Amino acid sequence: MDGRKLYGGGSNMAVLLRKETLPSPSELLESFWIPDSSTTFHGSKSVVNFEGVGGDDTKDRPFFQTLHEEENGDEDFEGCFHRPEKKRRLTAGQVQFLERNFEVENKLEPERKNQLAKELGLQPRQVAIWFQNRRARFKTKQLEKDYDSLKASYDSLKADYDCILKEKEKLKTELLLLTDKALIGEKEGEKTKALENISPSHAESQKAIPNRVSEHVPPNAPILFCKQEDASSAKSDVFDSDSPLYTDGNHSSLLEPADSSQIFEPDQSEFSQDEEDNLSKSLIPPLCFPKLEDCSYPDPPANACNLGLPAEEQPFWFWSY
DNA sequence: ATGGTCAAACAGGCGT
DNA sequence: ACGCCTGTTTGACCAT
Repeated sequence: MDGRKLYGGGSNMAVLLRKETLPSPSELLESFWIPDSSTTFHGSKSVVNFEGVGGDDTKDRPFFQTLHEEENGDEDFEGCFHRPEKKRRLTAGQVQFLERNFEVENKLEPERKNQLAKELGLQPRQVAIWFQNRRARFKTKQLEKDYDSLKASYDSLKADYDCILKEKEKLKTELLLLTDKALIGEKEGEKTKALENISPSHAESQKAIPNRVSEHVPPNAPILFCKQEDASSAKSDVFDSDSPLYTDGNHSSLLEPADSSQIFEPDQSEFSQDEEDNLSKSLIPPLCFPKLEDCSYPDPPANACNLGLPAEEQPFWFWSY
């Protein structure tokens, strides 16, 4: 089944000629359409038609044509031969008339539909379909507008976000510099102190203690600090408990280096992932992990600051809820 | 001639 | 039953 109806019931539309080349809608409507609801395009019959004739004779023909004998001929012809009527565009005048009505009210009560159809010389169904399509087009445009405005606000937010990220990076670098300075100063102080107070043999062994945590550090060593080897990495941001920069008052300084807030800070991943991802990440409330200090470590391992694994190798469950 | 775009018309699903 | 919405088909029109 073709499923297509011969629209227009044959009569009015059949009179419309093939091509439509019309003056601009404004010209047309200024001349022919008076936005007074009482005004109709009535000719000798109450149903009028727009002559959608194209070609070069456009200027000469009348805009409206009353329906007289023309009504019948084509209908009979089509009735006999079942020739599907060619689809015709509405004339500019018809469209403008419909547009104005659409502006007034974009829905169509049956009475109004019939009235419009009558005034335009169209089938009520055509009017209904036009309104349907018009609503769909309107909606599409509205969606486009909404998209544009949303995109604009997204872009602006993202610009802010990027700005903040840069600022954060800057501050982080500053912090690392200061931390290094503080550590170096502290180390120097300890060295001189030790040299003054202990025997030479002791001093020798002191020298052998490396800067960073090693397996040789006794389990109950009072000082545990992990010096970052790579200043660009924040994953082992753990400070000496004596460091003035170690300000986390909520956590025990001893063996707290595995502090989840350090390990899970999305810093390092932030810059390797998609930006959209970052933005959404930043909107997600921070994860809450159980404090590691709740786990009992009677004799904390010397490498506790990374739980025995480099952060890259921390088990994945660590990141999950 | 061809491909793209727009609008008229249709089909099916859904809410009232 | 009716109208609306959404997606699709189809034809007119235009640019190349």
